[in-house]
Amino acid sequence: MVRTKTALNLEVETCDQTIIHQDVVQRVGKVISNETSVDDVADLFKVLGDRTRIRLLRALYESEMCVCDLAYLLGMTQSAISHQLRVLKQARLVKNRRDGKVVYYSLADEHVMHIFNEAYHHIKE
Amino acid sequence: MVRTKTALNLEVETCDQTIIHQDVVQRVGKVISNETSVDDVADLFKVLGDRTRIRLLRALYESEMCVCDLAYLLGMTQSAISHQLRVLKQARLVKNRRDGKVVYYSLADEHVMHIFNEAYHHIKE
DNA sequence: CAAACATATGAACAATTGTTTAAATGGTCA
DNA sequence: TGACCATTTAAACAATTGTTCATATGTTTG
Repeated sequence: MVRTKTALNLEVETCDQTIIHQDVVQRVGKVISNETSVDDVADLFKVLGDRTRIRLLRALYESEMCVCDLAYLLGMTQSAISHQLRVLKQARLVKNRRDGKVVYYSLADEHVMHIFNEAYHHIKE
Repeated sequence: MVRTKTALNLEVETCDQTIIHQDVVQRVGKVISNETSVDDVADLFKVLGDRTRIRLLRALYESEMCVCDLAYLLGMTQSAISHQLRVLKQARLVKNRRDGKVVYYSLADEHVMHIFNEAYHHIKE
């Protein structure tokens, strides 16, 4: 069931979806259609959208630390921390270096905290 | 089982967690202990960490639109879009106004896209 | 080499989340 | 008022996710 009027701003029905503002939708559709970044941005925020990972980043902003330090600081299992650090590293939010048995983690770059600060400003409105 | 040495940077074991750098952990612990913002930041990113919601924000950055426009634009159900707009509104990322039967959504403020841009920069590194 | 230790990994489980379907608001207009 | 329409809402389901437990790496040191 396809009902179409070509005039500006008139209703159109296609694929069970109603369009009220055809011109706007068409224009915006063209602009955002071939943007690959959308998924990447969502994935990055997905990584940042976890209490444990935010606490890890916040802690590492203060100082480089090893896994067991972080585990104690957050009151969590070494395993849990290690799992989350892995996620943060895959998102290139943290980096690590090895010194003997101990692995030290730190923030990957300043970008991380820029994002953090923007979020903070939004919250404090 | 608690093994403690008070000297600097020596091992301590408490609550099944090993601390290698006691001084650092203690200092950082004090700094971040009473920060309430951590959960709020994580919650905000949690909202941003979804492909559909990011696409909605990206679209609304171009123009104010109604629910059915957005549904068509994203090729999704009106119900699904409405659900996600609700989440975005609760996070104060979008606002809406009613004009008769039609509800128009738009970005709440410029903060939203600042966060977005920072994320984008991190990705493009 | 073997024991000790810091960290990483895999499987499993509970909890959370996004979409669908169906039905309910809330508004307009004949 | 009553039919119609845009939107919202509730319940249900599948899919994803964070933590735990157990085990495996990899490094140091006796």
